[in-house]
Amino acid sequence: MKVFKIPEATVVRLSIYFRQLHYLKDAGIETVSSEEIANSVGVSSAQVRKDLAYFGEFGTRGVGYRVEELLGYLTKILGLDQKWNIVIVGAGKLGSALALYQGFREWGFTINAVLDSDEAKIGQSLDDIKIEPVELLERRVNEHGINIGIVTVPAVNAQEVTDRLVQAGVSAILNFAPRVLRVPNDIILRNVDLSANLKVLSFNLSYNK
Amino acid sequence: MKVFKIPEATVVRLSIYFRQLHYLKDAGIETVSSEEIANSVGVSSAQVRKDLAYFGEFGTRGVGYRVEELLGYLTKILGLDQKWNIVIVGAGKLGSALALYQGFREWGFTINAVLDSDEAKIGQSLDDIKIEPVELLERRVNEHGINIGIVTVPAVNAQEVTDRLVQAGVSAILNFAPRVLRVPNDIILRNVDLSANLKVLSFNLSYNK
DNA sequence: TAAACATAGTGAATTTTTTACCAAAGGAGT
DNA sequence: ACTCCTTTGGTAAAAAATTCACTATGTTTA
Repeated sequence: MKVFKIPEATVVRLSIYFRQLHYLKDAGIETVSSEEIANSVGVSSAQVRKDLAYFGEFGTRGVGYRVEELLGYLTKILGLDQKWNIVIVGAGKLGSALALYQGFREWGFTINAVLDSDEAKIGQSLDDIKIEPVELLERRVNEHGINIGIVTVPAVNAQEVTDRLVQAGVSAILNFAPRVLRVPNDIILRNVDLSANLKVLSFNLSYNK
Repeated sequence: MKVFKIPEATVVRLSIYFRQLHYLKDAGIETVSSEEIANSVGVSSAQVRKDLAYFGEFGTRGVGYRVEELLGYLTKILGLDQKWNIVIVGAGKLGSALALYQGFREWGFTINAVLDSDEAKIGQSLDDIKIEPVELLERRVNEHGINIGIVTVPAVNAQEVTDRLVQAGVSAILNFAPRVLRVPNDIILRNVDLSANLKVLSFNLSYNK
C-alpha cells in the first residue's frame, strides 16, 4: 500500500528534525516555524515543509508547528511508536560500543542479544546483556521476534552472517562491515562504512587545493 | 582551482569502488569492466563510468580498466596518497572502538592522539595510544599537524569541542555526536548519526505495511 | 588486414530532488 | 468585523543526478 516513494534523504532529515524538536520540547518551546527548524539544522525552510508535506499537513498557517504535536506525528512516521528487536552479531570493539550506546536504546529499540564466535568473549557482560555464541543466532531471532540485525563482524564473515540473519527471519540489516552485502529484495539494508567517511574527508581535503 | 563540483554521492561510490578493486587485486584479477564493477557493488555501469569521467579517462575501450592502474588513480583522487593526522576527542566506548578500528589506520590515516576529560580514563592505553587529558587538545593538534578531528563526546559537549578543534587549526571534522554542529565555511564537516540509521530502518520497516 | 566484437566515453533524455514563489488560511490588533 | 501580519501548503520552475543510447576506439580472430 505504498503510495509515494519517499526520498532517502528526506527520511534522514526527518530524523534530524525529530532530534531537534526534542531539544525544543525539553527547552519548553511550544511552537516553531519551518524557518526556525531549518536554521537550526542547516537546510532551507522550503525543504522542511516539503519533507513534511509527503506525509500530511501538520502546521498552522501564520503560526508554525506545535512542537509536541509534530513530534507525535514524526514518531508515527518514523515508526518509533513500535517496538523493534535487535540482535548484534560481532562483539568486537564496535559491536560492544553499539550494544552499550544509549542512542540505540531509546525510541523503542531493544537489543535482545549480542553474539560472537570468539570463546574468549562469550559470557562477558555488556551492561545487562551477556555475549552468547553465534550458534544461537536462529534461536534468539525466533524467540525474541527480532526484526533488525546489526552486523559488526569482520568483512570476510559478513555475508555468511547476513545470510543466516535473513534465513532466520530478520527484516532489516544494518551493516558495519566494509563489504557489499547481497540480500533478497524484500530485506531492508543500510550500510555504515566508517572508513568511507574518512575517505570522503580525505577527498574533500585534497580536492581544490 | 576547483573546476567541477563533484557530487557527494559520487565520492562515496568512488570509495566503494576503491574497496572492491582491492579485493580484485588481491584475487589477482588484472582487468575489469565498468559492468563488472557495477554488478559487484550494485549500481549501473553507466554510473560507474560517469563517476570516473569526472576525473579523466582511465579505461581502454573494448577492454575495461586495468585494476592496479585504476587503483592508483583512485588513490590519488581520494587523497589517500597523503598522510592525514587525526585526533579523537572522547574516549568512551565509541571513541575507543574507533581508535582501535583497523579500517581507520589504513590508507595514510594516523591517529595521533585520543583525548578525554574523564580522570578515570586518562592514562589508559588503546594499543599504542595513551588517553590524554582534553586540555592538551591545542598542543597536540599543533605538534602533530593534525588535519582531522573526530568528535565522540556527549552531545552537550560536542559544539565546544568542535570550536576548540577549529580554533586549534584542524581542517575537517567527523562528528559522531547526535548534534548539529556549527563550523566556519572552510571547515569540512561530516556527520555520522548512528541512531539516525536505526530510525531510517524503522521508517522503512513501518512504511508500506 | 579486415571484419567482428567488446566496452569506454559522452551528449541527450529522463527522473529525482531542491528551490522559488504565491495564494490561502489563521491569528492578533484595533 | 475588518485589516494586517505571518507562515503554511502547494505548484511551478530550476537544478542536480541518473539512465539511456549511441559513437568511438581498442582487441581479437579469421
